[in-house]
Amino acid sequence: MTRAAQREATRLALLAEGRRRFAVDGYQGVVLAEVAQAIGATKGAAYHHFGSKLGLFRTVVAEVQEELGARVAAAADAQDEPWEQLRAGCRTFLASGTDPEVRQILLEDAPAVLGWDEWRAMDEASSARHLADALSALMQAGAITAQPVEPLTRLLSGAMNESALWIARSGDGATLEQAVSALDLLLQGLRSPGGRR
Amino acid sequence: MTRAAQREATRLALLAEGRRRFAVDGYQGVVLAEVAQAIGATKGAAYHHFGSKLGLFRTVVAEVQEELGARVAAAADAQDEPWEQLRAGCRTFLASGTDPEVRQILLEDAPAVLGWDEWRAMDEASSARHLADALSALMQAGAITAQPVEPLTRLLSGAMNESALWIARSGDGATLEQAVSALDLLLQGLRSPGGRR
DNA sequence: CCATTCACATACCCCGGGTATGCTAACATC
DNA sequence: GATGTTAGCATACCCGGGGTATGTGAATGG
Repeated sequence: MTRAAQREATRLALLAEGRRRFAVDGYQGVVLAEVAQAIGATKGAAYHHFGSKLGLFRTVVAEVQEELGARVAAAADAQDEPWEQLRAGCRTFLASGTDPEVRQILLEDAPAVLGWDEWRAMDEASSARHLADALSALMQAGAITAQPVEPLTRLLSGAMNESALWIARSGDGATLEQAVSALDLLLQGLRSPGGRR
Repeated sequence: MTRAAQREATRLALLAEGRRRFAVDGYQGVVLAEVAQAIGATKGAAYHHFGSKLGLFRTVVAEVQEELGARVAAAADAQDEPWEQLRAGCRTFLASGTDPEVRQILLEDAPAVLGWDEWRAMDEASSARHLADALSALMQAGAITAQPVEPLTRLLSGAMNESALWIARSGDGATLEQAVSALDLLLQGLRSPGGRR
């Protein structure tokens, strides 16, 4: 195997194993040497590729974050109406809290480990961006009351992050429906008085 | 000084110093030996009183949590109408994110350090409880649509936690008003069609 | 075919949470 | 008021694990 290919293989293996362990054991519970050993390498490889434990975690977070954003966007795009796109995206996000990777890595550890600022920047680059876009589109269309997008985005983003954790915890399927319908009510408050729909 | 008094004095000094440092340096940044040294004691005292670093943090969290809950409840009680009580409580909570102790200890570290389950239990015992009570009262009065209280509570609790961090970060005073008015809109969605007000 | 570099492995440092044990002054008991 | 006892720490130590400095051998390139 060529050297560049070997490098990439090791990198991907570390990433995959790290992702698995971060999801199961949480950031603090993961020990770098074991991650490396599990793929037949040592700490040296990990530090060579990612610089630090936090560096590996950061990369894992970006990966999971991006995948989640794509899933949410796909669910939204499957709908025609902007309002239904927003609802579908929210539902998908709420449901994905049951995914251990999303739950542990994104919702539990990421904000505290990366710090709120960096976490928010990464979140904005993926899922929160779709939310802000959807809200902007609805305002543009006159469907919801015109207002600053950012505070509203943060309110809804926080609401869904927390709810996703709540849903995931009580593995019940009914909780998802309850959260969705409660969120629906809240969203009704945004509807502009003269708006269509 | 009597022994019991000395014990309590040391305990309170550790608590106060720990609280100060947790707020400034974050949980990971605090080293227990330094906390003890700052009050003229050693690690031994800290472990004698709190059992572990996490034990001290847990106690600090409970303290800050309780104070915040009291502040929110006081702001709510200053209002007459149930709806205004809810709004006043929410506003006070959002504004208190600028308090470094609330921000760093409660909003950033507590969920990740204590784990979501324990954090939620503590949150429910203080601030989230007031929120749930206010919502229940409004439903009872027919002011908002009857529905399960818990999912709604978690949505709003999460929304406000996240927004409080957002407000605290961009120290701007205008952001608080933006968040409050956005939250107001969302709450409008809860109003029962036939309800008073 | 030789020099270089790159992708790691190995060995080591050291901070900091946790623990086991020692010490002393306060309390109880007679 | 002497004496055992305990409670409230201090001291000394352990050790896991993140980080680093250095070694090494195999692929690259000239």
